[in-house]
Amino acid sequence: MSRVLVNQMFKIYTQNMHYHPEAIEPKWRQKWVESQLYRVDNSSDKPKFYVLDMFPYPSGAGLHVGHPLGYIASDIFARYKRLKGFNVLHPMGYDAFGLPAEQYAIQTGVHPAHSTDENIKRYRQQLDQIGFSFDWSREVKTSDPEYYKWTQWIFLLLYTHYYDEKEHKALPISRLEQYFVANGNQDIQAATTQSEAFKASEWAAMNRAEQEDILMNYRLAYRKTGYVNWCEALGTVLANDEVKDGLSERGGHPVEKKAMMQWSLRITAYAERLLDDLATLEWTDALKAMQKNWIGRSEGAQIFFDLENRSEKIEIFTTRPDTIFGATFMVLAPEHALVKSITHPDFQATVQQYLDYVSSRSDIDRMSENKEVTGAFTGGYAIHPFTGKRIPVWIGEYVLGDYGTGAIMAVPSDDERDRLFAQRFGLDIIDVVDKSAYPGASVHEKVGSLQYSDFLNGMEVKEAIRYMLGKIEEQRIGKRKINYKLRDANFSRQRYWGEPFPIRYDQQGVPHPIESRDLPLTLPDLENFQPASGGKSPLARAENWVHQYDGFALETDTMPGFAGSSWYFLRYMDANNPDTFVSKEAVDYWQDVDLYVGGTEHAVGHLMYARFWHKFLYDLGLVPGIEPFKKLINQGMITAYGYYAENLRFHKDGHEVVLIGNASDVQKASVSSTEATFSGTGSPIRLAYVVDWLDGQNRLTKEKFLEYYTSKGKDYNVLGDVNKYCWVRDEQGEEYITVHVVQEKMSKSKFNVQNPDDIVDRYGADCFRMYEMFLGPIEQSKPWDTKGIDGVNRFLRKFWSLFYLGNDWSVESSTPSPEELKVLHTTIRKVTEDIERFSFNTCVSAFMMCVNELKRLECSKREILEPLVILLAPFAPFVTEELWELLGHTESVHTATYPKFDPTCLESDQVELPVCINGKKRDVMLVPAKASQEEIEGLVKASEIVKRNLEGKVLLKLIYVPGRMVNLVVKE
RNA sequence: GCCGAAGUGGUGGAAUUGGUAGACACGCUGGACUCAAAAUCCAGUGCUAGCGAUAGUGUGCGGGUUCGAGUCCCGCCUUCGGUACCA
Repeated sequence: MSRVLVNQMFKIYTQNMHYHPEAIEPKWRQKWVESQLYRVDNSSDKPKFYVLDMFPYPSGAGLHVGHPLGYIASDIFARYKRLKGFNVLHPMGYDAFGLPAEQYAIQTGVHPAHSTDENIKRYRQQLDQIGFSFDWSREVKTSDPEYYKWTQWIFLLLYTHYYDEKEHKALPISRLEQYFVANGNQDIQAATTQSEAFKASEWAAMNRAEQEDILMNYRLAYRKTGYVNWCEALGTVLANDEVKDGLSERGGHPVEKKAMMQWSLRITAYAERLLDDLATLEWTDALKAMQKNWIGRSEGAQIFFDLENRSEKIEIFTTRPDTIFGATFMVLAPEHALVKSITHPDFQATVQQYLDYVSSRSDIDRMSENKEVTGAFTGGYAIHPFTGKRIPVWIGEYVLGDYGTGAIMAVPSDDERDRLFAQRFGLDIIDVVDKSAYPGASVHEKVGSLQYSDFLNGMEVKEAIRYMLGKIEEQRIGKRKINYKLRDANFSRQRYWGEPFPIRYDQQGVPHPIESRDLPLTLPDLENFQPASGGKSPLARAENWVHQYDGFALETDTMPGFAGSSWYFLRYMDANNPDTFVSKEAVDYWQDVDLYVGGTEHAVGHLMYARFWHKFLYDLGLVPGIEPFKKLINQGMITAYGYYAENLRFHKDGHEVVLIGNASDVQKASVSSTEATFSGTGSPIRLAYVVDWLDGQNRLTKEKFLEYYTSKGKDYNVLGDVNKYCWVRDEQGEEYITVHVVQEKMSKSKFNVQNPDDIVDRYGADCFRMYEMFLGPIEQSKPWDTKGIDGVNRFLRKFWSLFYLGNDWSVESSTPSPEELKVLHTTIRKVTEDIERFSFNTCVSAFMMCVNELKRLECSKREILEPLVILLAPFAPFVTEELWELLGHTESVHTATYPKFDPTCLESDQVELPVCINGKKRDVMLVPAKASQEEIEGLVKASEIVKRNLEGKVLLKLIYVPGRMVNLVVKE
């Protein structure tokens, strides 16, 4: 008989006596599907609870061990809440539109819809393995026309509304039109990009196209020509939060500023509410701070400066109106509208030269260089509103076109950048703030007293600001203003795989919404996904599609990734409703997300946009609450160890190239073509899983390297021809390279992706779930390591063995002892408290302690084990379900009632009391629990150890903290 | 630079409100079982000195408050995350 067969038979024979996840788990996986155990109703007598995970983008690499970390935590919480008697909504879906699928389509010709569906299938399999309690009947997929129909519908709502700053809410654009007819745009308080004023008569005189142009400047979804982040490699523009350090977040390609006509969302209209309502949320301070910074509110004044010999004015924004007497020049952003008109003919050439220089620079140039001060004089002058002096107007790169008004009054004494500019170009500096009373105060701190400032002299900065704000308004040269760093969100992508805009243009190029009864406007089938000419989306090539409406052309750009994810949490409430995006009954019942779990990488992007859309929908009366996500937990990233060769030399084409430096230097090293080149793409010199071959100093010797290479290196094909390496030699003649160990993101390109499948195959889903939780606090980032998994596996087997003594079912029904009850109720309390504060790692510890204790007590009593099975069910849903059935139950353990904590079980006659002398623990005494302070003092003083420690010393004081400890204060 | 989080044994981490530092687990050491190995079980394990009871020392560094500090305060250092000419 073969060995395998013997093992098989042994397994079958011992089926129940030993813990066999590979038998239990598939069985329950199937049964749960059959019984629709996790299906949720939209009506119930129970209180509601909504637990949501950030839905994944289904990438080709499959789910890695980092994804489920948050899903497991939220699943435990959802299951816990269900046991506690809540009706829990816990859905899952896919953020299915996105660049990678389209890039893949360009390379391979596989349609994104097809590859996305394949990836989703794989994700679903992996998710099912782990035993999540998702209600899959509510699955959403953002690329499904039945879903994006409603994304388009919400877009049209944004298009047909403007933001009224008097009523602080979005209102129909038709109301604005009525206002224009009656009053023009005089005194309208609305969020707008319209700068020119017009009267009712002027409005009446405009043709429809001109009126549409103006209305566009008020719509919440609007078109404008602006400087956008253009990414040549991806052939599309990107939103600010999709750009990191001048490179695209996806793919790391360079990004440049380019003027383009684009759709935008007027998120800035909601800046104040997005900021203020943060206070109502249970988010971490770190996350709130990120959002606050991104919104970037600053209070100050808008001031108009007259120009010499011209009718226009320069509008500036400043937070320091008190320093206005120190304003010795002005600086405009290079793209400022007035640059052309203000430039004096004599300076035309130098200004143009400077503009050319600026446009030649990419974002990355601007950021990476050590801030060289550049600028040019326009030859124009402004008039100082208080002194009447002429002050020169410059242009300079350091003034940003899209912040504030794109122009500043420069106060070189109190602004670091203005001072550098003044020094570089020899401009006047008047030191208007005397900071001598505040030694150590930095330039930008708002302290000191004013000098050389006429009527402000002697005032403290704070007082002077207040005074000046009044003065500016009184003299009608400007007014108080609040400015936000937040920019309107670029909403156009020149890509195929996204939601088409439900917009068609007439022959004059005026946009018209597509009737909502015609939605969804679906994507055409394409075979070639390359961008069309002129930086256009591949959709532009689908002629029939573009011209499907007579006399109109469809918009060919598509919406960005954050469109679909800005409202998906609402769709889950009523996922299959064909008539509306979410029914009123559903949203009134589920309200908002009670617990949202996801990564910090979405701290500003997704979370900001989703809050914005939600507030907009609230204004329209479509959702009941002002915020979508009440409580938010950020799970940490699970990283992988990366190993990089630190000072590796290698030969190429007869040359020896020596690379010395840290790992990132080596990564970036590009060797000039005359000497040698890296084969391939210049990727980092990675050594996959080399850790077992390193010596204590992170050195890899040649001998070990060859051993490593033979066994592993070829699998990963990252090293190239091993004969091309040569080695650093130490004094003993040993050849080696130094390996730099880093923690890094898991990604397909780094060969470091760890899939959960292998772990689940080997140890079972319960073990995988508990191990991921056991790794540490949920918010913390940590490298993946399977070192400790045996501990969890042992725990599960030990737990199982409480039910089986040897080969026999050992559960018996005798009455538990007080000690056994104490173990149980200690665990109930600890686990319940810890789940409530999302400390799942300590829950696992508590279960381990509990089982260790019960094992020691040889306890197999039903009254102890039954509640314990329920308590463990959220963590290990499979094994608990099996044991629950073995205990004789016919209903699922996941519909059981959570065990009740009984504090009387923890009471005992004797308590341990630590005795400290001068804060150091010297003894632990067993004392009666109800002893008075006097009795305790007597007992403590009678202790041999205390007596010995008190010899020759004076007892000054005895501190007794009831139930905690005793401290004796003693002196020589 | 600014904002935020964190620094605890060989390792992951625990200590919830200022009250026994190192729970729980991994690893390691020794032992039991075994022809042997795996698995399992038992004991030990911060560091230093000591056969030992025990003593000293110990939560990134330097100070402080307190009967008592990983926890609070002041000043630094390091790591990670965010942000970067935001007027």
